[in-house]
Amino acid sequence: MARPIEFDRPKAVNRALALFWRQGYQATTLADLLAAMGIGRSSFYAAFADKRSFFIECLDLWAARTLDLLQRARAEMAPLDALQDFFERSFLVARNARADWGCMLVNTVLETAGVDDDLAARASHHLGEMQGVFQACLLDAGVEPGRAEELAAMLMVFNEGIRVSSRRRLPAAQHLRSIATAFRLVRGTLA
Amino acid sequence: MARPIEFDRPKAVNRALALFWRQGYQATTLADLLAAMGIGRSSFYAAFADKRSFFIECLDLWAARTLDLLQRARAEMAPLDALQDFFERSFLVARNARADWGCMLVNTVLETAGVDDDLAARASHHLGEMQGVFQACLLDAGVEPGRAEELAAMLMVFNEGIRVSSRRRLPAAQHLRSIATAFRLVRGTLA
DNA sequence: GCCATTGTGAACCATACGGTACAGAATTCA
DNA sequence: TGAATTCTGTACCGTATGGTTCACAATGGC
Repeated sequence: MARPIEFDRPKAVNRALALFWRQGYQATTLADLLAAMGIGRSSFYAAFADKRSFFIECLDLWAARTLDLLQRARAEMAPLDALQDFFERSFLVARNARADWGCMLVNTVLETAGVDDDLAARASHHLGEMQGVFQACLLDAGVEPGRAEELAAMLMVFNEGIRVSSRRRLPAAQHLRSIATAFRLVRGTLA
Repeated sequence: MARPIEFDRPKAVNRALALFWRQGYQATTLADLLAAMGIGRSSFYAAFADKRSFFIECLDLWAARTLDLLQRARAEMAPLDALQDFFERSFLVARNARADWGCMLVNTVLETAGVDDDLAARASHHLGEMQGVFQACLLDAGVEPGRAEELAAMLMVFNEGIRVSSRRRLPAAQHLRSIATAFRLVRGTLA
């Protein structure tokens, strides 16, 4: 009694997410989204509330995936290696255009702070969760709690910087060297 | 034979710059600018080419001022202290709303990368100049050239991170602690 | 006092945006 | 086959944007 052909929701969301990630919220027009998702306006508004809520859905999805990536690394290797691997991963994947897209959370904080503070706060909250995992990794590595919190905060700042840096289209080797430098310093103080 | 009353150009530019700094390029509408500058549309287009060129003028001005601030600190105190002071300054100035605005160069890179690559490249270029001064400070401090370049790059990443972090409305003490942590590590390797 | 010159306010324009309405197409069930 | 139902393409709407035009007002020279 219905029309069973629906568009592939997850795939469409993924394509839209990529656009939001690369171009940001404001610069991504609804027409851009529809073209990328391969659907019409009415299908979009039948499936989602509006552009802003849809962006939030993409943002949360991005955060969940990134957090999962980090947790998986944490489960698979030594704590500090997992952290460094997390930093390096975007640049090591060679044919990955996403290396130029930075971090959707960082992008969102900077784009919406002072304009749409609720969005900025939401992205900031996700960054806080990531920082929590950083801290957990350091605890795993045997760092004492107070120092772990301090280093985690510092590493989050460094992470934010890496994600900015990655949008500057500088040679990947430069980023990798900065990551190596930073982790050499961190490991040095823990030895 | 003319009408000598003109608006105060530098003051108007300053007010516009503050808007661009806080809200970014896209989110700052021409009406916003005119209201802040206290002038009408025709006066604006008589004095400036268009919104985008005007933004570039503000961006370059911001970069020049920031570079000047950094150079002044470099001339007034020990090289590493000057660097740390540069990082801390935005947060130490208490009643300074601008602490929440981050760095206009970083903001611009993230807002325009993938959308207006010329703007992003221009902002990135200014960041490169700042990194050059970082490097000069390290050389002043007696760090050997290769290591100075490496540390300067790392500090620029950290600087970018601080500017992101500062837009998250976290307590200032948290930022200051991260800065202190980072510089403790850097000074540690130089000792 | 009158005219030329120049800066300014306000109306105007084309475009593009997010969002809605509606008619029509495609499918299922009888 | 045909009616009922549900999804989708398209036209449409109000609004807001960046940018232009133009008439008016304020000055200085005569």
